[in-house]
Amino acid sequence: MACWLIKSEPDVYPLAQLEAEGQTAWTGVRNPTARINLRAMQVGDDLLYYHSNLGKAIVGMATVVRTAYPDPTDETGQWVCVDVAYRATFPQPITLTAVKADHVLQGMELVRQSRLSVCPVRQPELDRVLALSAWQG
DNA sequence: GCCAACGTTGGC
DNA sequence: GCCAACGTTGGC
Repeated sequence: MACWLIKSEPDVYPLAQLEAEGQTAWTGVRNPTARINLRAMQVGDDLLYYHSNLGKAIVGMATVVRTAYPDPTDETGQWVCVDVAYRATFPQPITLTAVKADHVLQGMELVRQSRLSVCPVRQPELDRVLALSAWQG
């Protein structure tokens, strides 16, 4: 099973809102590389939920519940979205500072390509995030 | 507010 | 098809 990291600005769509709604269509991705990643997602894949800008931390987890389909917010027909469901909020969010300071996490795509809003996460990175998150899931 | 990274656009 | 100019994202 694969793992991905998805970004959201906390003042636009925070994890708490996904928790309240249960699941949502992950629309609005308009980057070719991110689209490749969306298309590669399988139902049940893990998603790390990252708050950009105001948050700058990995704050929880979600999961893929529907694979890529045409993004209803896109009129050109060239972009896709997936459906994601809430899974958890970490007791201990992992800040970007902590990510960069950690010898395992500093190699994450999140750091390497900071503008990419949907990026892959390697298994050791997921393991490390979960260890640091204090989440007993 | 600034700047680096990177994607897109348009002239040639 | 190249590349300069410009726009956007996101960290600082």
